[in-house]
Amino acid sequence: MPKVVDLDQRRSDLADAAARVIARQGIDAASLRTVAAEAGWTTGALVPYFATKRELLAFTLQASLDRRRARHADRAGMAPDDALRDLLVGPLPTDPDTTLHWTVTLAFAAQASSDPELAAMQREAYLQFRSSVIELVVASGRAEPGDQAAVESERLIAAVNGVALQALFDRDLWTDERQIAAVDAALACSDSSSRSRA
Amino acid sequence: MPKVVDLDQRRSDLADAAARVIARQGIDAASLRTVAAEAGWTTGALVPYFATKRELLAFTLQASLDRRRARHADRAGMAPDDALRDLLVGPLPTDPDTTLHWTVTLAFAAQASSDPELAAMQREAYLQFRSSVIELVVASGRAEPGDQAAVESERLIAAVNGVALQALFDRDLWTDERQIAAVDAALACSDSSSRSRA
Amino acid sequence: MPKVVDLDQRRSDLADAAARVIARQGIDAASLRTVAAEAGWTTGALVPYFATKRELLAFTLQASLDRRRARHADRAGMAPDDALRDLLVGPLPTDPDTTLHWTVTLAFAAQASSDPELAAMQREAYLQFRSSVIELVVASGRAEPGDQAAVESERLIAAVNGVALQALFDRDLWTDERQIAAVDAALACSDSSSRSRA
Amino acid sequence: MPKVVDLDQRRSDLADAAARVIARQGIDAASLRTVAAEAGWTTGALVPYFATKRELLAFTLQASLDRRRARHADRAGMAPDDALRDLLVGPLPTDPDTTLHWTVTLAFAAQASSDPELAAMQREAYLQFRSSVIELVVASGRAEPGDQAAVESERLIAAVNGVALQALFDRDLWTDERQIAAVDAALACSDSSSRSRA
DNA sequence: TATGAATGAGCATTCATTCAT
DNA sequence: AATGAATGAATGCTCATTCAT
Repeated sequence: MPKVVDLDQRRSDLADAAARVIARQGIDAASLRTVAAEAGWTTGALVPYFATKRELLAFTLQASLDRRRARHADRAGMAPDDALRDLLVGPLPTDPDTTLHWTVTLAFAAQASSDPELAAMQREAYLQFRSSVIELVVASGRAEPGDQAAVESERLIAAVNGVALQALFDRDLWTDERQIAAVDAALACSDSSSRSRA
Repeated sequence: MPKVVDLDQRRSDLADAAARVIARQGIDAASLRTVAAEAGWTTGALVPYFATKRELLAFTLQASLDRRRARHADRAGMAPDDALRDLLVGPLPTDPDTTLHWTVTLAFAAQASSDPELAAMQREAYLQFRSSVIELVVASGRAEPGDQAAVESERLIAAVNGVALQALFDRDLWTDERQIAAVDAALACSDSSSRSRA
Repeated sequence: MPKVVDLDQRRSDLADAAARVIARQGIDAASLRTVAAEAGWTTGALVPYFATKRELLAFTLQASLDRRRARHADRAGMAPDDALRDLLVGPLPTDPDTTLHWTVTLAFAAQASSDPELAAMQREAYLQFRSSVIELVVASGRAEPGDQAAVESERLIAAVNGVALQALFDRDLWTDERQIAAVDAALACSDSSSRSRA
Repeated sequence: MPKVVDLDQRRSDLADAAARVIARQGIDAASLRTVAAEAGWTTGALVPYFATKRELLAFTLQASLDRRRARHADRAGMAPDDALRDLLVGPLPTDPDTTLHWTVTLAFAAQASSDPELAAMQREAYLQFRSSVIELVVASGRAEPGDQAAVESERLIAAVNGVALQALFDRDLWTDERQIAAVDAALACSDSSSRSRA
């Protein structure tokens, strides 16, 4: 009887190990040897799960994106305003988990400029996130459905991404509070402008 | 007498070649061989100008940051509001030049998470840019000097960076107009909130 | 199960290959590529056994020193005088094996002037050899224990080393017989001086 | 009128510079760049004097051998016994000058194992030195002309070389006094054996 | 399934050498 | 005569990948 190995579980473990290595030492240090060692394996053991390094890295990015989504999926019972704020503030790099996500995202974003496959993954994840935001922007009455809601959502997402990007480089300047304040300021904007008009 | 070579000119040429390679094929492809070939030289020819690869990359980043600054330095006679808009909208990746800058910036940002020297360069450039923005935010009456102006400026920069980041991955969605619209929306925010109170 | 490889055996094989290359073409020619090829391998195959070139060279020297010691270790049942002569005459470069040893030793001696680790290994080996000689010098009644025996031993070792050094460069002049005669002459010296007084 | 440059003087200067670099950092560090810099020149300036690196190194060895000879050439008025002792004790590595000579000699000896030209130079120098020693060994009545004197001289030279070799590696153990004592012991040997028979 | 030995291409870097100036 | 820019081959080393076990 062959040993039963959960392929997906194993892949996730390896992707987690890769993410840890990337966050700790940069994507250049993420050699197969290093990642395998981080996961408690040897190089060759990766092969059944990922045929090439590219596959491992692509899966790692996808796992990071999926995890970000999963972490804040449960907003069913919340008021639209609270849900929107939760959706935008949640991913900020304020704890080790989210910081890991952003570091990994950034590493892959750099790769993506010259790798259409990674770029497509990023784009896809962005569009999903964007439609969630649009939905809540509409539901909370911040903008009319259609282009207005899209622009408004893009502005909000840009604020989140911009803050997160800066925060990665200067945690001293960008305390948790300041990050959240910046996103709240962006939110307040549509409060006072769009909605006051309503 | 040996051939006379303009050291700084040559360095700039090489940094430009490096930037082109990075933008086209990613920072991993920016080996000394590739960069030298892109510049029309052989590997060893780089040595008199950059002793190590690190030096070449650091210079390339610095050159990209400097160029961004230089490109929009002449706002002496403009009204503060126009100058601010120019300062924020100018760097958006709407043409090959600015796109190159952002691609390079992103590549280095990823490296910077594991390279303190590069991180310091990024941080320094950010702080300079931030103080320019603060100055104009104050001059245009969008915020009081001090923390309020700082937060407001950070919000605006975050908007620019966030938009630029997304635009790199989806030039179809993020047309020039849409990028500018998003930044204008962020600007409109302090128009309608802070200034309407005045 | 991976292929089972005897680490020490493989290391010895590689050190032997290195010694052969050094003896044939000089230590400068002993690149990883050359040594690997001499051993019938490719460059990267050395890595599991020697992480760096330094390690390979240090091991090669040590192996050569160890082999010299091992070759003449069995003098248990001999008279002190015979054992001493055996100990001193044995290492002379009179056959391919000992010539190889001396060529390697010389190559490393030159490196050692700018490499403290190699110098320490040489010194250590010398001190061990010296204490063996001292023991037999005393046992054979050629000198009193203490400084007198030390000086006498050093004189004998110097004779051996000096002869070996010259012999490496002029095998025509330094036939096996002449090498042995020179060492015997040095031995005769303490026979006739110190011992005749007894 | 072209600048008058003394070719031989320039070559000697460069060989001295090479010797200093070799003694200080080992022969591997003696690149053309380093040697030129040590002499206060640039790489290309060596070319008119030495077409290749090999030439420079060969000349450096020859210069070191010549200097050793020159340093102790003036023994015209001395008693044969004193002259012999002077000839043997003089080259011992007891001061910076002679230590430099030995370090260089050793470096080249290692190269010589795989370089017939260098080996020939060493052999030639040895034979010259040997004939000087033989002459004085005979003149001082330590041995009959012919094979006996040759063997006796070889024994003495071997003592000197052996002591010098060891002394290079352990200057703590091999003080000036101990080096001289060892050579004197070798000399005493022919005093007490050969000559007492006379 | 998992190992880790082995391959061979690729890297940054060093350097002897050439040569226009 | 002298410079030092440029070449291009070599080096030590890393690493994704393959594969016998």
